Amino acid sequence: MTSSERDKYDKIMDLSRRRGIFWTSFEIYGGVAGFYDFGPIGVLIKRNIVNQWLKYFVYSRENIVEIETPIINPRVVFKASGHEEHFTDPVLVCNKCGRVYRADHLIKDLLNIEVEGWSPEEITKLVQEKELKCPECGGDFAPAFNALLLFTTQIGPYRGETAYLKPEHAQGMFINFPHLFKILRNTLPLGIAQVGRVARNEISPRQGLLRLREFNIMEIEFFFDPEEADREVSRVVSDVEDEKLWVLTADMRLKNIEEPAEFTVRELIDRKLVKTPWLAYWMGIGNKFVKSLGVPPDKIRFIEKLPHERAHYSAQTFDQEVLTEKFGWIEVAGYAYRTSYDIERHAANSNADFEVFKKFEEPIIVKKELAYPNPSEISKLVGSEKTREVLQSLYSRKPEELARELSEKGYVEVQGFKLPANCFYVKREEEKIHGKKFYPHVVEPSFGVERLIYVALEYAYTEREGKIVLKLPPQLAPYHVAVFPLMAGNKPEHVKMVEIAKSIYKRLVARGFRAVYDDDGSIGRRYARADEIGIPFAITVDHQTLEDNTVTIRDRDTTEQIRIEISSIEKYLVEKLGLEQFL
RNA sequence: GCGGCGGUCGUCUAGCCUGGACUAGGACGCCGGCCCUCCAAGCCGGAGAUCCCGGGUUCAAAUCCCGGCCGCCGCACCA
Repeated sequence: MTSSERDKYDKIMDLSRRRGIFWTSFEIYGGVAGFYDFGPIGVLIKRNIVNQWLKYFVYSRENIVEIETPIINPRVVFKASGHEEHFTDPVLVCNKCGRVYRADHLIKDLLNIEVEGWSPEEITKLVQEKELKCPECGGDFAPAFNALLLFTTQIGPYRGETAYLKPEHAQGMFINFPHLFKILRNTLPLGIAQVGRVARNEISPRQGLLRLREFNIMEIEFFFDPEEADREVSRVVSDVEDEKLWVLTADMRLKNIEEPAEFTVRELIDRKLVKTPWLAYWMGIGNKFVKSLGVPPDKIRFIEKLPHERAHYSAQTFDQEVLTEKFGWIEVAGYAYRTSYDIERHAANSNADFEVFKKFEEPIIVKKELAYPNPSEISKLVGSEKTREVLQSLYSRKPEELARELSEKGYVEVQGFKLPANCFYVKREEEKIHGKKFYPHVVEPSFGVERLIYVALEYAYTEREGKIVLKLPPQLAPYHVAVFPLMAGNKPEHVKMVEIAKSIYKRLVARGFRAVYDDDGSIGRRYARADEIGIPFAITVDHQTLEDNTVTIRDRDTTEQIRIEISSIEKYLVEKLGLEQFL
């Protein structure tokens, strides 16, 4: 098989191993599925992708802050979030044939006993007591266990508290919302970002970097007031309102339409295709961000999840997908409208106050009627021995409610007695209401870093005359520039070239450029090595340099060279690398 | 997890069916040296593989058998 016939995926995996981008972890012990090590070049590319994301999603937005929270979380967090409930299947495995059963389903079918919520130990005990065998082969069952996609650990070295490794960052932001809301002086909207590692104990990880057991997520939980969303979005939407996205909505899917249509962010909002305009806003930012990684716009699409495909917390979800050669369309991000689901859950499970106070422009004046029991009249009507009981029952109800019943029916019914108006003191008053409390809603854009690395590599991968050229966007390249002496021999002019090249290299590094120096092998070989890892520019010190202080700068993508003064190298690079511009 | 296919220097591969001369061969890459005025040049030398791991059959296993691990494909799973 020649190199051009092997598929791009294999070639990228080869390149990645060979040049130190990434490779299977624990290789010397045979490897473990779902884990990858990142090498010297890989960590640089990865960091650049993260930095690019921070630029687009955090640093250039108002009211978005970044935090870091632990990977190890006490169990209560994922109880409150619903993960434990939705992520745990008690499983029975047959020792003889290896078949796997959902324990609760099997026991319900065979013994008609409901064991939902039982611990694995209790299930195991029941299986032993009832001598339950595998219905397929009659074999014995191994002890039951919970098939969790959450990794389990303990806090404390022995007899510790059960804990989980987080499978997403979201809970870290939700938990911290009350605190951060105060730190940021009670302002909505408020976006909380987090970048870092998460872990999911996938049943069967595959497909290289696409399905990992430990990986990095870049996520924002964006808290906002649903009633103010239109107004607040209109203040910032100019950044993205004309951004064109390819979108396939759930409605279109239900009509068996398979091809997405092009919408601007503005159209998604105006045509109410999104349940909150913030969803469209972040999708617009996300579209720009993924394009900046080198993916053409027509290779990016947003697919709305159908109701039954959505997670339990989501009112509307779009997946952002990128077309790859190897795997077809792959999900690189999800945009979920989580409403107030999560913070209401945490509010219910803790004593923290997640509600936000919203002041009205003008206080609202509410006219109220209040009815208070008149004990002496009630006593006359119900008799002295019943008075106490009736009064207690009336005091447990709100005065407003009593007034309402009284005005609607003409009496208040309690313990079989119908109490007329004269049994109550009725009071009319005006109340000024200055505002209200509410749970903010949340929109969550969430990106998988490793998937983006794969996508960026696939779009960057090209070959020229049988050699690999990684055409990464300059901002993702592991190095900005390589510096070479044309010759590195022992002749005096060669020694001089090495000296000048090294000084240029040192100066560039000192000025904050990521640069490499290389004098090993022929000049052509060094260009080829630089091309392979996507270094956009190569500076060569040659004989002419010794005469007039100029060097050549070679462009990775065209191999064309121009000659410039040593003193103007920095200016040239800043301009060509696009380092002065943001978005 | 189930089924199918696969795993030999860093990479690609020869050998496996038909066990023995395999001390596992080659190419590319890598390392050292020489030589070189710009795109993987040339010459000389070198390192690099307990043939994925474990067990079995055999006088003898890279080669045959069993189990495991890892990968690819399909199914299932994917809050």
